[in-house]
Amino acid sequence: MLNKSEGIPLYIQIRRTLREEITNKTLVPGQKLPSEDELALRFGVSRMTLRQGISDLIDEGLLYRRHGVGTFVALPHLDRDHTRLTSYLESARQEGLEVAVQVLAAEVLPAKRKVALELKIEEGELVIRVKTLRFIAGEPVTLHDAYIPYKLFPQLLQEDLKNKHLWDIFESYGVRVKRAVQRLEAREADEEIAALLRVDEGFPILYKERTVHLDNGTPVEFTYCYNRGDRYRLTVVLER
Amino acid sequence: MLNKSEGIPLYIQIRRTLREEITNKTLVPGQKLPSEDELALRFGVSRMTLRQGISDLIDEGLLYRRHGVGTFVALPHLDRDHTRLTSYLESARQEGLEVAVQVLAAEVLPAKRKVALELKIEEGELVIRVKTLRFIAGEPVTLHDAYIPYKLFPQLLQEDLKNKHLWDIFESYGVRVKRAVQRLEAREADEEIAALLRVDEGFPILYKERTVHLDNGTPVEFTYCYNRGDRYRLTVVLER
DNA sequence: CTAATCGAGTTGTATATACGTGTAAATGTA
DNA sequence: TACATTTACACGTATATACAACTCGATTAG
Repeated sequence: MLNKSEGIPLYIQIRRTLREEITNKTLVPGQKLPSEDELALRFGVSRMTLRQGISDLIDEGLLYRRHGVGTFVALPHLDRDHTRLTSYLESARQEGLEVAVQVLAAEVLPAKRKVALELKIEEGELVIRVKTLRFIAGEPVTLHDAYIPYKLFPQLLQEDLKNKHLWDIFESYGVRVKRAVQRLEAREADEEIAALLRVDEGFPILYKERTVHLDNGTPVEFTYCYNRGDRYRLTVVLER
Repeated sequence: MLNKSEGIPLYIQIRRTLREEITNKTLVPGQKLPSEDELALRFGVSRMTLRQGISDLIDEGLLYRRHGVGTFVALPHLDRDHTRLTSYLESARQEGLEVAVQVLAAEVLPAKRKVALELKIEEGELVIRVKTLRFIAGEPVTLHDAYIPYKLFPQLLQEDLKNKHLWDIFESYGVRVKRAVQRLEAREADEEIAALLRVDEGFPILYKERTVHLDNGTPVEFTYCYNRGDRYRLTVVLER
């Protein structure tokens, strides 16, 4: 089974083997693995080496150990993707609430300084701006003001911005968002935001700036988000 | 230095020692640690045990290794993953800001419904409450109101709550926080919060509820956090 | 019948040892 | 000098072993 000569560390081969058995359901969720001693014997390695291979899968969330009991295949639980971030809007849709998007602006214009800085382009270079107001159950909850480098998606404004999420559109062009940095603050609603979200000026707003990057690190979207403090709650799960 | 008898695993003591030396600048960013052999000798443990302690800090992003060269203290802003669990004060301290903590309350009391629910204990069961006001550069920035099940840490109130972070205290009892769920909202400051944070009533507050879990999923801390909207910014990095 | 104890099995921690592999500086050579 | 080689040292991988701590079912004492 394992290839001692090929230069690939044994614990990596073990990791790969076990991961395959999990993904192809040879090992099913909840199932108890053979004991470490037995697995070590089977793979023909020491127990320490076996544990090293297993530890990686535990870090990945594919397995979990119970002291004195055994090692098990993890349930396909949501904890798998640690850095998951769910917005009130997403969950609202999943809970069947009526979600609507109103496009306030869809235009091409020169980038201002801050936008250019975040998108790592030159000031004045063309960007696409997509400004949307998002409703839940008929009430405005969130204002998005998104900027995308024009050169990346010159056809973007032809898309159905009302019904499709920007990231899905990006994917239809073959690029995949990989990383998002979000900065969160509490602010007061200014006159424009207050009017759009139908609250009074000074109303608490969960303000968010978001920069989205591709695999290669290229910034692809920078967005200002203004969320009604009482209708929008952000949940973040952090893992150590 | 290390305490072999006290029941706390050696690699955890090593981890804690090194982490402290990093946070209190005994070890500075970029600095090369002594070799594993030397550190093992110094701690009086085997190299494998030492490596186990170091590996955790590497996973946390506090250290990095260079094969054939050495182990180094990570540079603080070189893309430290903010999806990792690090306390806000820790980061502020690492950026050289003056940080202070004022303990407003430290008491044992019966859990209210919401707290009990979050900590998965019975309503009325004893909890420890630690209410602290945190200052950065002399200004109050954050109010924490933390609740910990009394049965988990009956000696907690004997600890130095002013200077030690709760999570470090937890670790000194041999348990390690693993996961935190944070819920964020924007709110207005009420009278008490406004007075403590020295702002006007109605001032925007980044309100955060946080539940912290151990490896095994046991809730260990539930905290209400009130952060000055203009002085506290939360950065979240998401990876796909 | 109940509760305490025991024991087998499993993971957790720790040691001592050996050799592989990568890095960088010292050394040797043309 | 310029380049290749050697060498020391560091981390990387792997083994064999031992005992601790935990879980749970079986056994035993009351």
